[in-house]
Amino acid sequence: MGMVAIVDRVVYNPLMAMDSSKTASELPARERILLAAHDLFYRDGIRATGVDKVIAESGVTKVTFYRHFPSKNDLIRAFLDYRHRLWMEWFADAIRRCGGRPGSGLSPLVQVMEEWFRKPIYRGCAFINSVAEMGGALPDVVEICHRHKQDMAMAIRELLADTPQRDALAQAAAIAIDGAIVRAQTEARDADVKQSLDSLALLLSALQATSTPFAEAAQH
Amino acid sequence: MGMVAIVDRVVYNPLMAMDSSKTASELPARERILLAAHDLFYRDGIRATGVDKVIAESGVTKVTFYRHFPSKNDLIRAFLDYRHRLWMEWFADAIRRCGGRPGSGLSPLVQVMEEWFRKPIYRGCAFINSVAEMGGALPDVVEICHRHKQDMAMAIRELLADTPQRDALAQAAAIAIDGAIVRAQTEARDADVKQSLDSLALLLSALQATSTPFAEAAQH
DNA sequence: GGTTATGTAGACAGGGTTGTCTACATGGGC
DNA sequence: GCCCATGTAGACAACCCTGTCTACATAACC
Repeated sequence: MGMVAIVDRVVYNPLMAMDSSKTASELPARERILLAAHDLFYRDGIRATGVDKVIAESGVTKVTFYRHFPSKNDLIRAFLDYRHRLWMEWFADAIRRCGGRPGSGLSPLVQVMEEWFRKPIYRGCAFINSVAEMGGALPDVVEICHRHKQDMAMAIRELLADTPQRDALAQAAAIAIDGAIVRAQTEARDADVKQSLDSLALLLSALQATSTPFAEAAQH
Repeated sequence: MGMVAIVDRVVYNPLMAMDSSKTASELPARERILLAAHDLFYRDGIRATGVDKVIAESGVTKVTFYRHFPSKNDLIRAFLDYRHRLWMEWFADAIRRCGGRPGSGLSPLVQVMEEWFRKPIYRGCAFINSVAEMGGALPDVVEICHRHKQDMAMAIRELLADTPQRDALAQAAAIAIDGAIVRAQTEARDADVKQSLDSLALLLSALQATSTPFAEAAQH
């Protein structure tokens, strides 16, 4: 009977184009909280977002919220786990869509990153941002971020041929990507974003050229 | 007559080894505030640090503080300007000490970064961190960070020969460095830090190899 | 000698934060 | 038939935050 002043919302991986769409209000409370927390934490930052705002946005009550997440820190950890699943899913899919295959090389990654950087709500890497905000106060965040970056490097590794430098190349490519991610965050959108992408393209092709200095020439 | 419970402190560029040493309490109030804000903002983050803490640490009173910085946002901007001067000064000096000269190439940068990463109070790049924390709420921060990164790229450019790709290489090197900076921040210190540095070395040498693919071979 | 910049001590307002508490409703599993 | 997990509504305590305020001290400069 009470007024429902909550903006309803279609549920999908906000990084993907669209998929399993359900209305937010028919999801179990825990999912709704996580969904709202994800949007707010990613957009405004973790410290800037009070639990009250998450509660209002998810349309649950305080008791319900605190039954699922006894403290805000628990919510932060759950948010990062959720984000990790979402992002890795999107990343693997985007790589495939951009022509990435086992052994296909690093070049598809530029297009993958471009897709992300141009999203309207791009605010950089949630994990890097969380470490910057909470690293000192909540060391778990640093460790979660570390694992996330390792998983990202593993996904990149798949694109590389099985040479002795495979792991080193994957790590280096991952670091180049992190650089482009933070750089794209300070660029005043769309026109400028091209610059980080050009630099990333240069770095990735240079990286690959060193690993196959003669193979390339031999192809002619 | 009142008790002075403030820990006194020697004043120097916290990024440099040591230099003009003055005792903090004999500096004018504005400097003391800026000094305290720098330490606290960099260590704990901007949002985590209240003005009360800055006031207590700098040993001034509230009125004095607010006469110099009418709002916390003013202090944040001043902190970033201060940090920029400090960091650029250290960077130029470290490059020189590591053998960087006009046209000497990018390789000294690895050692420069190692020096920074291994400092006991390393907490990543103050500008990247500030954007992550405040980018949404205080757009000035994004712009200040952008300028800082441009200045960093200009300093790197000095190391490169005057070829057509000079600017592109400097930008790409700057992005590789940013990647290493954020990566070093999530590594559990000292042992792990080596990994970001190895990746950075790989990226920078690959970058330079593409610009001089035949010159290297011709040296033999 | 008078004005102005700079300093000090600490109370206070107004708002936002996290987290607790009481009291009640509903529906599925044992 | 009963229990318990899950849900709802909203008051409340305790704390921290930014920013303002009164009232006074000191030293430089014109």
